[in-house]
Amino acid sequence: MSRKKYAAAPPSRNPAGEGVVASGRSASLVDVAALVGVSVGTVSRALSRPEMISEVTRRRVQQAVEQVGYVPNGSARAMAMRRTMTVGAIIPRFGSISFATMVQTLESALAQAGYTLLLTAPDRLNPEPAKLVHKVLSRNVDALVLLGSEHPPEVLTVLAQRSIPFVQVWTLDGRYGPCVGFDEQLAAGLVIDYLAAGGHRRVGFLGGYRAGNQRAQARFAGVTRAIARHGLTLREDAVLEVEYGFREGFDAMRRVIAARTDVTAMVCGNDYLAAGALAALDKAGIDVPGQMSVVSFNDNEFAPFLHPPLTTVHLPISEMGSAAARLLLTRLAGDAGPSSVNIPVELIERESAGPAPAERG
Amino acid sequence: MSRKKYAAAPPSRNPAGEGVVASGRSASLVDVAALVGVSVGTVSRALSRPEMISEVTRRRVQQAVEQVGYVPNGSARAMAMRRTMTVGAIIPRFGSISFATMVQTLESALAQAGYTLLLTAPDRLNPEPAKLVHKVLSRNVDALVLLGSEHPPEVLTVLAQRSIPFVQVWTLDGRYGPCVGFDEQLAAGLVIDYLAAGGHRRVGFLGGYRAGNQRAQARFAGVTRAIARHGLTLREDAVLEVEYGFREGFDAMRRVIAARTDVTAMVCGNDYLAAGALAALDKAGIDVPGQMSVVSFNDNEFAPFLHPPLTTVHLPISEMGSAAARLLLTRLAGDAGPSSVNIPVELIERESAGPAPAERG
DNA sequence: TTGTATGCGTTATCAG
DNA sequence: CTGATAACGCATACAA
Repeated sequence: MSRKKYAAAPPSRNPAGEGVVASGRSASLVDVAALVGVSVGTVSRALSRPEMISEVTRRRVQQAVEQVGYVPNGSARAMAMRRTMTVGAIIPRFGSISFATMVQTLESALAQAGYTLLLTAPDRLNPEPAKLVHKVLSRNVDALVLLGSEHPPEVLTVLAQRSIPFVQVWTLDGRYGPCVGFDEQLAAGLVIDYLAAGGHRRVGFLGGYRAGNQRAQARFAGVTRAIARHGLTLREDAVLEVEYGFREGFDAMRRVIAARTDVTAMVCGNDYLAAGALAALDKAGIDVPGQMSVVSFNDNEFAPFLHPPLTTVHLPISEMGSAAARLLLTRLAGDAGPSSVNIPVELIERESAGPAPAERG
Repeated sequence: MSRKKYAAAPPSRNPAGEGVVASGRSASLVDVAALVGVSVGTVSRALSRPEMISEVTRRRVQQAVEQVGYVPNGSARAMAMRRTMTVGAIIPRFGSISFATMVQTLESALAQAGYTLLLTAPDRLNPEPAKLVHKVLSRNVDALVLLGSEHPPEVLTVLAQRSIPFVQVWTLDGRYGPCVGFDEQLAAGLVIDYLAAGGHRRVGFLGGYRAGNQRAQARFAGVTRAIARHGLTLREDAVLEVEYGFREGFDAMRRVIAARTDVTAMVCGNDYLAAGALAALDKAGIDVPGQMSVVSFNDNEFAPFLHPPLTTVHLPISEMGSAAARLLLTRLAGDAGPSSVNIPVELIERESAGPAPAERG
């Protein structure tokens, strides 16, 4: 009976067994089974639970698999198993280049555990958060990584409802679930402490747009707070808000120079901005740090290679990525694990900053 | 009959209709149908072909959908429709940071057409190409993007066999299928032409490891060829092969300096290396371009902001990304389109290069 | 306009 | 160890 059934199939089913070329469809378990002369169940097991299958059958299956070029169908498998081994990542502003480092470490850490990363960025034109989550969920991801902290609570609650494991990255706001990030307040404190110790009294700040960007907000807030603590002054005519980027930093610094403010130090929101700022100062013939100190938050790895090398708070992004992956994997394994991971930051002093001019010589 | 059938389901099926929380499973079409009192087919159509459904039914379905928090199951949909709206990307050395720009533009261009990008990097420990393709194919991607040109023919033939649309990016080798890339030979020519015109006679080259990296190979080959054409000399003691990266460029340039070669210009394989090299020259007190010119291939966007601003061949990576996306989309639409896209490159002269020292006033 | 029924390719359960 | 078969959730051709 069964034998006959399989024997009857071929006409539309790649009868020659000559790989996928012969038929329009690509080979499935049925084809392999037919070729070997066993049932689909046996083939399935031979592939995913070899120990349950006799040596000979297993070998014949193996051979048939290669002969027809069988590749398992993930969708079918997902339906049957109710899991996809896929982790979705929602990445606002992928452009914020440092995210790339994150994604990279995430991808490799997850891959080691057999998971694949599914990237999604909000539609720039139509960034409806609810839509986005639905879109991702409809791909049947087993878990989710939320990059950045501006995901609306609405999104988080949906995830909680469906009890989908998730982790927020680049934030320490653990109200809605596990998170991993830096203490931006502390980082800002380190920067300002350093400037204050150097005798700086009046500083400027060149940061990213704060609207809708909690990271930028946190950095700015941390800086203003630390400045208040030390009794320094944040000069309003040297506070700028721009896109993160080399060119933007360059242009912004030019404006600051043109405004002839009396600050002795500029704090930059990230190293792209700082690189641009340094270039602008260089071009204007302003000595760094002789006339102006520059310090920055370091999202990337090129601070040592700028001119002069940039003093930064180092934020180890790849460590954040692997921490996130670990957190996610323990949760996928059903364990609880920590709900919040604070990646330590560190001030690294380089030649772009020094004592305030008034104090010199 | 039918009514009764649906009515019978609830006990195990989220009877309260209180969203996904009530039952263990998440809501499916069946749940929505039961709630509205129509068949699953109707619900399916109401969602994906609204014009086929009466105004009232549609509205009631819509409401039920929200009530139970229904999210379509992509795997099931994929099985039924035989497509996933997913494009796979195979990305060797994701670390080669400039790839990130590519991925970004790809993602957004594909997203606009409703496609999602599935990232895959070869397993560093076990980079078996065949395995990798199988892994990606088993996710049922509709198409594939191959980043870099070191994908073995074996991989390409598998794709051809299964007639899966694909495009190779960052290569002009169109032997196996459509591709989009830069003419690295030409780019190298531009650089050397420029140096030759400036009177340079002896140059060095600081590039990426060539083994298994055709991009690095092409750049080196192009440089040596152009050098021969102009009758210049490539000083062997100033030819280095390292990882692409800031630090690597820095260290390598230090070695060149220590070796006291007599080159008047260094050609760098990419701008990360060049940035490191510039920093090393700066630290060593060697004037650029007074004593040494530096030129580079520009994979990124920071060349203008280094010190001094770096003269480069500009390789517009994001254009390459969008070109790749366009190529893929036309193919997914069934059209033929071009099989090879050559993204134009351009030399951009900046202050890191000038006439050879011997020629100066 | 709506209902019904089948198929998509696997896995898992339950018999042999 | 192996075979048969029922899910899995959705789209769609065919009926009504």
